Amino acid sequence: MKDFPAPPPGSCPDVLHPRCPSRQVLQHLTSRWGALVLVALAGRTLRFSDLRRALGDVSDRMLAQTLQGLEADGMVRRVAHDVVPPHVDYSLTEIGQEAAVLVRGLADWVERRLPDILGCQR
Amino acid sequence: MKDFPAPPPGSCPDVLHPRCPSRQVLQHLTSRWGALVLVALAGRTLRFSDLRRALGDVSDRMLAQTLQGLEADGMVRRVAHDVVPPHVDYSLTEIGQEAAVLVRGLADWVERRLPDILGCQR
DNA sequence: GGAAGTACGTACATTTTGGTAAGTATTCCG
DNA sequence: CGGAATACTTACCAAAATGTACGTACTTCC
Repeated sequence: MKDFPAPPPGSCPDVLHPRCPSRQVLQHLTSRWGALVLVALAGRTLRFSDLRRALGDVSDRMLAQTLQGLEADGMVRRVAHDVVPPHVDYSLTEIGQEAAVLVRGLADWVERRLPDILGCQR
Repeated sequence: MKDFPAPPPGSCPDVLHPRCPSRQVLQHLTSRWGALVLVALAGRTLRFSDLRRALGDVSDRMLAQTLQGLEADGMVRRVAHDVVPPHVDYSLTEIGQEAAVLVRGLADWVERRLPDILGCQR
């Protein structure tokens, strides 16, 4: 890997710059499960197992990992009720909702345009 | 992996359904290099090597693979001039431009909100 | 009583993604 | 003349993503 100069402090965020933190954040939001979690969580609160069922084919392990990543980025809020059996609620933060709107927008567009896209595919 | 029933023909596209083709298309658009290619190519035509430089740290191999994927999805147009040394131009199709607008929107939002996001990160 | 559900963590296996190096035919530049 | 640039491809290897299986400490339902 070529070594890129770190962006000078105070420079504008730019996803096209290899070392810009915005690139990593974008990757979290657009990661395989990250994007789907945002879509699934848009406008509602779900507990862990509901979320797993909503996504359909995600494994426990990946869902937990993805949620922790999004929580670390401040996109997802985790509320654990201290009971047995466990009960944990996941919802979007303020920022997470903003992101979710855009991701949903992309997902909606894909769904809407799917016939045309499939028609163009080679 | 659990086996999911294929979506009944005629059902609405739904990215949350594991077997829906829209999910794969979304993944192509949001893949690590796919999203960045759309951003880089938005509103302009670039040749292979310019694109590589625009992304900064992508390898020849991945860039070629990503471009072929996006071309197969009908997002990218490839125009090869038959000369030596090779000269190939890449640009977005009609559909690709629509996608790029949304991906750019997400990227722009991340760049704009980056300070807040970094401030929230744990 | 026995089975299933809950929200994970951990160890291990597999799959996917990504990088590196080399090769190509030719032109341009110093 | 020697070296760099061009747009890939292929073979090979490393790293990252993802899945599977198991364990947990209880509760609820049949």
